[in-house]
Amino acid sequence: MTDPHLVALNPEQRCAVEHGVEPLLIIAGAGTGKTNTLAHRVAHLLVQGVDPRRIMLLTFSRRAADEMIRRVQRIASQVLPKQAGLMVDALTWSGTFHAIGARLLREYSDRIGLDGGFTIHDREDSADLMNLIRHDVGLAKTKKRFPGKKTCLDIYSRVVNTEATLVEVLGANFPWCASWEDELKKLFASYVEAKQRQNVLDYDDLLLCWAQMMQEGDIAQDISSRFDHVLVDEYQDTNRLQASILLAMKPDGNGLTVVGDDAQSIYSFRAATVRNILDFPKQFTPPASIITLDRNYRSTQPILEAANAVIDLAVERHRKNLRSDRRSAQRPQLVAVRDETDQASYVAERVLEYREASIPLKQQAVLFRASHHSAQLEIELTRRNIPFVKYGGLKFLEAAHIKDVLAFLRWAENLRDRVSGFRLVQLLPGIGPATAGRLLDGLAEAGHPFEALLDFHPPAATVEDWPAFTDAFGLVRGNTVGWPAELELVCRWYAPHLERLYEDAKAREADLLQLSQIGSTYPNRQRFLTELTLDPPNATSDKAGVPLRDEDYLILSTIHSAKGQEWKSVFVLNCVDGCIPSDLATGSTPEIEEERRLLYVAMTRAKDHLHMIVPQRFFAHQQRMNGDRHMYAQRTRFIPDTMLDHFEQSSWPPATIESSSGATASPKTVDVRARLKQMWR
DNA sequence: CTGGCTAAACTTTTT
DNA sequence: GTTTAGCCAG
Repeated sequence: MTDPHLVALNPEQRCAVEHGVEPLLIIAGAGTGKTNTLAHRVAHLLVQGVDPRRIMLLTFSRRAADEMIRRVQRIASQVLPKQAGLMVDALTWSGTFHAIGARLLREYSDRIGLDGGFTIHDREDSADLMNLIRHDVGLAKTKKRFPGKKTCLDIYSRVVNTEATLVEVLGANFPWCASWEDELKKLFASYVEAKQRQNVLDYDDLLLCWAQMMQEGDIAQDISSRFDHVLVDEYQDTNRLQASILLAMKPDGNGLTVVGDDAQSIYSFRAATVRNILDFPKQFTPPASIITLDRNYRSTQPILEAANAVIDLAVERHRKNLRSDRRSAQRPQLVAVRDETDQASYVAERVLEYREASIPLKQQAVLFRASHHSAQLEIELTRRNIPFVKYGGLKFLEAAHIKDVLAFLRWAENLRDRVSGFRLVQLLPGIGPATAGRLLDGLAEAGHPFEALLDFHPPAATVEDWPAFTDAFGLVRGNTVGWPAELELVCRWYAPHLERLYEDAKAREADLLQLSQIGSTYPNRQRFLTELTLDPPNATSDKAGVPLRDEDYLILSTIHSAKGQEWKSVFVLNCVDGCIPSDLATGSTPEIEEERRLLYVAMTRAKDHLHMIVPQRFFAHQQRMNGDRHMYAQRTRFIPDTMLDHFEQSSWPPATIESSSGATASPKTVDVRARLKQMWR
């Protein structure tokens, strides 16, 4: 007899779901039901009686974790309608490596010499700390300019996440910094020391401390025996350090399941490596079983053929030919437009057409390589009153005024956190880096830092604002007013400073209101601060406002943020050399190969309709040469001429001059000629 | 010592 | 186009 939750699966998927406890690698191509298969496997484990509290589910993002949980619930309730809800609620060990790491570290803090009240620095905080250290160590005013704070942090982070040496990382990824090896080493040593002194962890520490903790026999034993199953999604985008953690969690591989697709590896800039997925099986004896899913249920055959053609030109990859049963006569569109303005209006028009044809906006997405590529489109959409939500790119949390308020809360939570304190006190007029430094030094030496803060004698220019600050700070630090009331208190204290510091205080005030709303959904300050840094909310367009949940809106997303998602119609912007591949990533073959996979990921998001747009002309923002105000662009090198029969070519707006040559001629030539003629009309 | 100014470097993707 | 180091007046 067949369990009802298994009938919908194909033989390979079913094999993956019913696989026993031995280590398992599932190679799942785009749209082959990867998430569904993993969700079925989890549900199947629950049905078989595995304790949900003993399952660890590692996903790439919080969003992916939520989606997975929802599906597990739906599947499990087919078999166990009564218990499913409770069981799924008990699946608490699901989330990103970083979030799970943070939780484990808080729980085991006293056994590993960590203060459990640590605060977590996001990428920018870490860079700020790196900068402070850079000045302390005297590297800020060298003869030849020392690498910037972000570069330093990137180097540090890469060393940690790749488990390589500094020399290796410098040679392979930062050759222009190689001469600074000794200085960097010194800098990083001080950076680590500072973090420990201040009781802060950065993203990398969440993994690094977890990995270190797993080196200790009895603690490792303790932790790994708490979990019968560890399942990892998007394994192609994990790094060496994460692989080490996994191996330490399940040394013999029993209970370990990883899922991924080497053709969709797009996070090597974060030190992810396909080697993880390629080397996974032979880590174990006997080697892990491999199950390959290649039946695509998402895209039509023509879309899939075009995407396959793109990835077929990859230098190295696992052959896996995706097939689909979804016939269609429509090939993907390759649309030539004049410039980014026309690109924007093309997308807007088509989106509305599709909506007329009853494809809701939510079923449509516009994807792009870099966040700013959508700027023109955002203006056009706003002009036409088409609601949209943008994923990826600049985050809400990176806005200065939001960081100011968070610095207040973070410093109240952890007075040793120097980055927060440094930022916060400089908001007061009359306090600059020097006074802030003195104040923080005093606090660091004092036995009771908070008293030392109250005793501090501010400079004359600050006297007027000082009491309001210490009063508010005392209330928050002492948990007097409670959460989330204290968040409002902070905003009230901050309001006059906001007014003074920023021209556009009005607009920023609205953001603070939104922050308050977000804050009120968390039970306390620590959870708020931790989860906000580990799972930052995506900024929505400030102009369109936050769409309500039941409203219809178009999705704008970077390709990176589109991972794992699918839409009925997909538009890919700027399919042009310089954008995909980004001209910042054309240095080495591996970089270019990753850009190719990026385009592949973008194309395979589409179910029914795929439009790839090629603007012919870009306005050059920073050309050294005078004269030319714009540059002509080439179609992306990942779609060479030989591949063109996979696409339906067109140009837009339709040429006004009769186009006898039609689609066969290069649209670029037609366009240039037409424009030359038009100059004299 | 702060805060406003200029000149010059860097410019992507994200937990 | 944005961030950052360095300069100078108050």
